[in-house]
Amino acid sequence: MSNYIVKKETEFDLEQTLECGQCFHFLKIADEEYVLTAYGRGLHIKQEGDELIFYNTTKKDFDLIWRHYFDLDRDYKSVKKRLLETDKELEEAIKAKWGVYILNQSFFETLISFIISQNKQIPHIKKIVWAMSEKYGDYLGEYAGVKLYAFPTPEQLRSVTEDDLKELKTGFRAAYIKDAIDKVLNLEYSNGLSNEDFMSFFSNLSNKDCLKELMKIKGVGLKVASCVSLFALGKRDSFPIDVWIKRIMIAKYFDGKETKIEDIESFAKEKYKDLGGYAQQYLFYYARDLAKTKK
DNA sequence: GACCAGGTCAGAC
DNA sequence: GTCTGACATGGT
Repeated sequence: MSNYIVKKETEFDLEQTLECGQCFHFLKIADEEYVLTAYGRGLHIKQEGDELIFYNTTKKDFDLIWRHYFDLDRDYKSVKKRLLETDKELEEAIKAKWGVYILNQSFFETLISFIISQNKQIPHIKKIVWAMSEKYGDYLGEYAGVKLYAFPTPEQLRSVTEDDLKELKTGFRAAYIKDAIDKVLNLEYSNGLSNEDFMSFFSNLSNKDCLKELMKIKGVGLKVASCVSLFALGKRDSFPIDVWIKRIMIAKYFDGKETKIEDIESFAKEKYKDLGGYAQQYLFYYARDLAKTKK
């Protein structure tokens, strides 16, 4: 199979998009070169100059999976322009993290990944997601010499126990993950367990109703639900607030004074409206980098 | 060896 | 309704 090459979208950066904290199932091979999995497929991809190289990929697979996964059809120039028009404060963050696209990830993987994410650092989340895939997911073959495994489907996790999950070092989250698997397997509104099934249900709901539905799962609070809603369900007005976002929002807009999550949330909703998710991601990535360079 | 991490829950006021 | 401590485990 040959490689499929797309002329790079001028607003897109592979490394920033993958490393910004929205996804966990990838491995860096070299600068701007990665292997990753999504939707039960593996991918070896590299950004080189103004080109994106999809190794051993057909045009059909690109059109079917990756074009959508990387959100390549969206006009990020106008997203950023509109954000800057409403809020000059975002200028530094957007300038630093200009190449971030919000991926369209699959529902189940995103749900479980962000349940795992609570009170954990990103490197450890990645390890657990990787281990869970290796143990329960389909083997996809070698990509750039790396053995890749798909994130398991709900079916593949059907009979997994809490103890099994604890072996993956999920700690107190094991019970939460178990509940998420059970609830997803028994979704009364879904016709099946494919990503399309989940999407067709959630796409008819407002972000608010999505959050309400997701928070029925034990261990899924407002933050995790907001991440699933933003990163998998296409609700780009979702504004997840974690410790980093809370910190930078308080510093930028609340005069450094301790502020409740709900107040930050309504402030963001008012300010960013339908673009909350983008603003959040630029801010999150920027805030973390800032903290790193200070040390 | 503290202290913190893309939080959430249950129990105490 | 709001506040607080507990929760497993690994990074820094």
